Amino acid sequence: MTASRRDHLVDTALSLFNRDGFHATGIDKILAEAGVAKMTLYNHFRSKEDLIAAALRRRDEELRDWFVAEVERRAKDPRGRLLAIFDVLDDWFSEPDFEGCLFLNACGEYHTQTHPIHRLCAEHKAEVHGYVRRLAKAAGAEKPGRLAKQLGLLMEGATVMAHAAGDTSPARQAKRAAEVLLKAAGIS
Amino acid sequence: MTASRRDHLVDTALSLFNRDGFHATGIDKILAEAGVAKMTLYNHFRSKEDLIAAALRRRDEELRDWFVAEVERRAKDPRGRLLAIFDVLDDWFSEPDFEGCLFLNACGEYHTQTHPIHRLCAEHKAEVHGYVRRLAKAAGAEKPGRLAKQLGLLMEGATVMAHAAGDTSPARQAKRAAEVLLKAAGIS
DNA sequence: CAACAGATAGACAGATCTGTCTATTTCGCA
DNA sequence: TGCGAAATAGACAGATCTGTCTATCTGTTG
Repeated sequence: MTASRRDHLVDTALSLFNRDGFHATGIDKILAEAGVAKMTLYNHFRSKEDLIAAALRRRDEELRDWFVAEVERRAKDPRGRLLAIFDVLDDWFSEPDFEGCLFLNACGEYHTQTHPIHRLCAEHKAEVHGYVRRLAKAAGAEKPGRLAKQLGLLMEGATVMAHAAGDTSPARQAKRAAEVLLKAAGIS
Repeated sequence: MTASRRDHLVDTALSLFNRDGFHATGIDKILAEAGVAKMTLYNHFRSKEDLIAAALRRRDEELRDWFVAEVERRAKDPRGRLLAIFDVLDDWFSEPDFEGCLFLNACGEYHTQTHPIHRLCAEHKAEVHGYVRRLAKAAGAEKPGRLAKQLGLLMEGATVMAHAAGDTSPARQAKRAAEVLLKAAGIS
C-alpha cells in the first residue's frame, strides 16, 4: 500500500499541476483531492519541490512512452514516422485536458537554468530530441541532428501556439512545414 | 507625477514578472522594488490581475516596436526581413534578462482560454503573426498566411527551446529552416 | 495662502501557504 | 494474534499573500 499511496499522490499532483500550474497549486489542494494525509506526503517527499520533480519525472516517462507508441503505431517506415509525429500532436492538442507542455510551463515558472526543475525540463526536451534524431537518421537524412532540431522547433512551436490560441491547426501547419524540411534533407 | 508613478509601477512589475513569474511575484515585492505605497497601486489598479494586464500590454507595445525596428534596420527587402527575424531573435536570446517569452510564460500560468490574461497573450501572438504575414505577402509568397504561420512556429519553437536549453543556437537552426520554407514558398 | 488631489507609511484583516508535530488508527505480515 | 510500520486527522507555527483603511504629508494650482 505504501508504493500505491505515493503513486496516487504523484498522479493527483500531476493532474493539478497540469491544470492549474505549479505555484497556483497548493499542497492542501493536492492532499484534499488525493484524500491523503499531509504527513504521508512529507514522509515520501522532502518538500513540494520534490513532489514537483517526481511528477515531472512521471510525466516524462508517461508522455514519451505514449508518444513513441502512437508514432510507431501510425507508420512503419522512418519517414512516415517523422510525419506521424505531427498527427500525434494533433491528437494531443485535441484532448480536453491539454494545457500545453507541462515542461515548458514548468520552465516558465522556474526560470533559473540551474534550478533542478528547469534542468528536468531541459533533460526531457533532450530525450525527445534524441528520439527524433534516431528517426531522422533511420530515414537517411543528410544531417540527422540538424533535421531533428528543426523538426523539434516545429513541434514545440506547434505546442505553444495550439495552447495560446486554443486551436489544433498548428499541428497541421507544422506537418506541412516538416514535409518541406524532409525533402530538403534528402528524404523522399 | 501621477502618470509617471503609474508607469514606474508597471515598469517594475514587468521586470519582476519577467524574472520571477506572475504567481511568484508578490505585490509587496513590487512595491518595495518600486518604492511606491500600496494605496498608490490600488488607486491605479483594481487588482494584481489588472496590474499584470497593464504590464503585458506595455510589454506587447515595447517588444513589437523593438522587434519591428530591429528587423527593418537589418534588411530593406521583404525576403531579407523575413530572415532577419531570426537574427533579431538571436540577439534577444543573448540578452542577460532573457527569460523566454513573457506571454508564453503567462499562458503557462493562466491556462483557461477565456481568462483575460490568456486572451492578451493570444492577441499578442496574433499581432506578431500579422506582421510576419505582411512581410510574407510583400515578399511574394504563394500563400502568405501559410508561410507566416510556419515561420511563426519556428519563431516560437526557437524561443522556448532557447529558454529551456539556455542556448541561443535555436535561432540559427530556425533561420536555416526558414530559408528552406521561403524557397518552397516561391521566394528567392 | 488655501484648497485639494495624490502619494505616503504602516497597521490590519482574512485567507492561504509550506512544513512540523502528536496522538490515534489501520494494515500487512510473521 | 500481535507487532511494527505506515497512514490518518488535525492542530499548530510562521511566513506570505491580496486587499482595505486611516492618518499624515507633499505638491500643484487657482
